[in-house]
Amino acid sequence: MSDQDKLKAQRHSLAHIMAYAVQTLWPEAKFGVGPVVENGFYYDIDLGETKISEEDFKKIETAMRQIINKDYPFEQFNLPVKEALDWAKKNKQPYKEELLNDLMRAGTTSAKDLDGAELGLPSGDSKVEDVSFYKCGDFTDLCRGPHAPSTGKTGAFKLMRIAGAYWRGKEGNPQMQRLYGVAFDTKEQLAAHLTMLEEAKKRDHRKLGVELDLFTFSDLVGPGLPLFTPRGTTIRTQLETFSQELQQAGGYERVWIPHISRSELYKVSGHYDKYPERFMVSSIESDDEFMMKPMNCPHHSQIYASKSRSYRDLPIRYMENTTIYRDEKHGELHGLSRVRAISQDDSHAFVRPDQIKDELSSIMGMVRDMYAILGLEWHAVLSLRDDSDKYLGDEKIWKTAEKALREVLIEQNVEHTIGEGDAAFYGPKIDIMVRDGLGREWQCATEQLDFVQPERFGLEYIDEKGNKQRPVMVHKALLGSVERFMSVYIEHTAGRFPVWVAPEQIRISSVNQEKATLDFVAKLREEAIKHDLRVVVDNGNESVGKKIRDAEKAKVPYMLVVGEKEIESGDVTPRIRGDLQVQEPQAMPYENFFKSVRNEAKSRVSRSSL
RNA sequence: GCCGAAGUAGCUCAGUGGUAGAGCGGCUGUUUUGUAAACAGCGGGUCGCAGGUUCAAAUCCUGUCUUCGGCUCCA
Repeated sequence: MSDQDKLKAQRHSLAHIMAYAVQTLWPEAKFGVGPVVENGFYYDIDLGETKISEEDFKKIETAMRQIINKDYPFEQFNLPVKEALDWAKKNKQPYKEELLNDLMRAGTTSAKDLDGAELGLPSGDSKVEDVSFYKCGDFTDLCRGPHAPSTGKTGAFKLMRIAGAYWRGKEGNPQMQRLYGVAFDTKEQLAAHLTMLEEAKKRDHRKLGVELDLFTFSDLVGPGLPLFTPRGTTIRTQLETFSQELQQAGGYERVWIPHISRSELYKVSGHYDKYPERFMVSSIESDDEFMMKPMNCPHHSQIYASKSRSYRDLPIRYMENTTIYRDEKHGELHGLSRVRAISQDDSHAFVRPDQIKDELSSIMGMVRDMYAILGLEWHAVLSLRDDSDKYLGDEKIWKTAEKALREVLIEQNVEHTIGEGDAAFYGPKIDIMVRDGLGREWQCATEQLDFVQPERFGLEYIDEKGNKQRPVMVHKALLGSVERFMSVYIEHTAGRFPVWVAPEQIRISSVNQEKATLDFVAKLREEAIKHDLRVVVDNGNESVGKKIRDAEKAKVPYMLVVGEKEIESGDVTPRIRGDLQVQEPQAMPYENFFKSVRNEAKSRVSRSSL
């Protein structure tokens, strides 16, 4: 058994032990499922009116330790399904009963597979006759296993939190209480994991957003509507400009569209009924119904449609940094990761079918350039169609497009996974997944083909024979959502932005407040601004130690401490932020220093060359 | 939206029925500082909001808004 399998068995066993403990404390508990998850396990429990709170954790953990100390063996046995059902009924476990019924009917308990089963896909021979049980002490549970040999061999654990979860994830179902725990083979590993969580908390973008003065929320403005301060806006602008430059090099042209439209636009595009989270805008003056745009493609399509296009004009590529608005469910909002005003570096290219491959290839090149410079880890997910009939558009074009997407990934040697059946109804796509500070994956960049909107909007071009043809639309975003990207990027860098992104690149701090010092500081500031650098002066009446501490806390890349020494020599000795420092800082003429920082910013390097 | 928790000064938090507090930040003054916190003083809060209970509410109750941890969905 591999270490990984062993750990999984331990975690799964702990889920049973936790359920056992809960059963001891609340004998009326009805159990749902108790699987292994990343770093630990959970169990869904229905206690009716009784609410478990975090104060109960100690009690539950104590009960679990007692079970662990008894070192009960995990004994596996099989029962015919019918007898298992009797067991579930006798023990008043309706959820287990439901699972058993599913097993008998479809051979699986996975809700996802069951949807298929209802459609008549997998069934028949997968039905089971015997089901597996595990018993430890007085606790017996329907379970496929595997388990640790005994309750004493389950490693180190800690209960983490309690949360509501719907039975089988369906909103209409009863809500159960989900008890989460983390577990590792050794105490040391558990401690390391808990330390990692503490570290991750420190770089939480919401916390850093306040500490570094990047963005804020206002109850009056509304939830999910971030307001960016000057510093935060600098970061946004740098990222958006970077994206824009990459796209301009790829032949994209900037356009501009309003943020509302007649609802009719989205009725034609087909999005109207598919977007219950749309924001409506009423108007007294007009009978038309208006809405905030929940996406940009319909607007962009109307720029394309504004005149007749020749096959020679294609590809036509529009790009825009713009904001869309979605009334996301209240409980879903999360810092900058999930907001209601979503800014995107969105673009739409209108191409001939024979240009699909080249366009996709060029986009993948931009993605690679961008994420290499940003220093983020990523991989691609290719979403293709399956055999079902939910897809719209010509099957031949689908095949060509899917082949092109695959080839681009292989030719450019991009690490990727494939999701058969994950394609949108309008076309296949590649999503770029980026990992954040907590190891969570976020979708950032995306390139998607769309065969449906050109159809719905009647987009055309005239081919070389004078016939009307339908272009294909390629949706693309490099950063994806700027807000979400910033949340990932802030956590990735822990607020230590590279010089080209840093809101404040240089801080100049005076040693004293004598006129000569202040004059020299002013001169340096002017010089820095001439070099296109973002500079902040600190002439405050504070000790040098305090000023350094302040600059460090603000995570400023370079700091100049200016006093008599600097005035006399005309040289500066930069104090370099730890992560940028490759060698001891050296005194140099200030012009050289500013030139060097400017070059570092211009070339968008993430490491200092000083 | 649902389940659970929380909301006190710009930030971090103390205060559990009887006159709203601390540290940091801010402002003013003293000091004129050399590589991670000089000293002193002064400001600053309808205790998220609205009702209710009470002689009296930050504290108890109800509603509501926002935030946090999850569920579900998603850029």
